[in-house]
Amino acid sequence: MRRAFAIHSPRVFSGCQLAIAVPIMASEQPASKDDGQGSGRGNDNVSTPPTVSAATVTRMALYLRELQQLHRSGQVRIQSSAMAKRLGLNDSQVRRDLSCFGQFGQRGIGYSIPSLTKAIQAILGTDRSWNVVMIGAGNLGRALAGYRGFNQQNFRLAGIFDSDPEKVGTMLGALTIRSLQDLESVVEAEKVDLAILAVPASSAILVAQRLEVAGVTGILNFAPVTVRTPGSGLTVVDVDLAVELQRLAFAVINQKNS
Amino acid sequence: MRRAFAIHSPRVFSGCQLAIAVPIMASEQPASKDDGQGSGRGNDNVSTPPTVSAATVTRMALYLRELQQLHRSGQVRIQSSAMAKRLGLNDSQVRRDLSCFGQFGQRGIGYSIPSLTKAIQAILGTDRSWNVVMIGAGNLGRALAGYRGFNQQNFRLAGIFDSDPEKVGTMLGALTIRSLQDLESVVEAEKVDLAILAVPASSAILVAQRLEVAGVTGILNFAPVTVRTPGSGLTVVDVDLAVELQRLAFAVINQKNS
DNA sequence: ATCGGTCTGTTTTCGCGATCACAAGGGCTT
DNA sequence: AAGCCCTTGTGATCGCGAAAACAGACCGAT
Repeated sequence: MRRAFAIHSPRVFSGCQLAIAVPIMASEQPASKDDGQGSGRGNDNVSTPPTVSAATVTRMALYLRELQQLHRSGQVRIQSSAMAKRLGLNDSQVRRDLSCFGQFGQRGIGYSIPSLTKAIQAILGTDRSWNVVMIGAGNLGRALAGYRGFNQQNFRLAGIFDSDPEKVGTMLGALTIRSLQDLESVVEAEKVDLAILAVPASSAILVAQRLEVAGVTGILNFAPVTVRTPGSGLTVVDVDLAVELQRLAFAVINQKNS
Repeated sequence: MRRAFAIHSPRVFSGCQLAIAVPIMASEQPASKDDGQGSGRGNDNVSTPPTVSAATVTRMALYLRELQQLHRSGQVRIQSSAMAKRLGLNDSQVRRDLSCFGQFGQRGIGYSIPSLTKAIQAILGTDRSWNVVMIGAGNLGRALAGYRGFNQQNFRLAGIFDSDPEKVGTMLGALTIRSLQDLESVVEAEKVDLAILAVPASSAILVAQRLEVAGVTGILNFAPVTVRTPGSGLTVVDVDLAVELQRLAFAVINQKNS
């Protein structure tokens, strides 16, 4: 049977298979009426229910990326419409996303690039440094370890691990590859927050469990398996390169050549 | 000004940014009986609007991944509920996703793993081989070129390019790195469909334009810039590793430890 | 052969994300 | 100072994706 499909969601963004398992707390603001930013508008009393979708978070990161690029090119202000155009979005969505977190713009003017940059960094948590370990020093692990973008966004690589005795002890960039046995001790000593999992699928789940027990709170998972365990506090973001290519192939096949 | 956030959308698999709005067709089920059992319901003639969301496509790729793993472990059947559990989804969503493309299951039984695998491959287009070129032979490009998963899913690497004369002519896996100047000729000669863009942000847009002109229809973009041009038929899927880490950081900060 | 159990396919309902539209605020010009 | 223009922030609306609920098909047991 032949069937016709239609993809909608014209420009949804992003990322991929995130799996935040969390509705999250709004455990805050019990007493004080919301931070307030002045008293301009009064209606904050009704406990504005500020929820943030995963899609919004992804877009925030993209806004940050664009802002940094604009900053390098010397610009100091930008409007929601211009930002929207850069990313192929609706301008009102840009404003809406930002307004989830506060009021950063100036009416009639736009947004100050430096201050909005700082604000988004604070929202995403990249205003402080994160300690990250890399597990797996194969092709992908080595590539990621050499990736400049991580350091630029305040992610500090605190250790690289591999189970292959051949690799252990060799240098990779400024770091020595360590044995997987040392994982727990390093995580504790270096106060590691996040891990990048670049090991084969067969060992990914086991390593993830060890990471969680060791105290890591977030994993960026490149292994093509489901690593997330339902009841845990562990947060996982998945990136599967084969999945991305398949998405691309589907999109190409079903593309509209208007 | 601090504020409390709440993430909802518990497990969104966020989509991507393809911007297609397209009717399509998939062939399947040879000359089957009626589609629409007579006129009982009638209104199927009114062009049932079967739309497929980008999120569904991503999940299809994940279903395929799980199916292949199950197949390797010797299993031959699976139910929607078991699949859902594996991926942390709702079982009804699994059935709904699949039903967008046809009827693959057997009531009371479940889905045959081999036949569903074939069906999803056909849907995603990976039942045939895709010719892919890699642009950029830096850390990331080399890692990706060595990634087994691509070949396993019927993506064939037809060429690797770099602009650095030092690299041109050296081997990478089974391929010789070629000059970017040869891009157009190779794309044509090898009938290349897709490109993986692993070049610095500064040259990404230019290369993307060349790729489009050369006839490539899809780009998997790792450069941290927006490469998609609005009016073109080019399809782009973006993967930005820094963005993924930022999403992770945000999720960790706003995580609910129930 | 019938009945009950099971699991798919589909309809219905619900809730949220995206868009629209407009009110509010600030600067610039005259 | 007043009016105009520009852009943000947000209430309102729409549409779609996800979950729930149900109907239909297939198997096995008795």
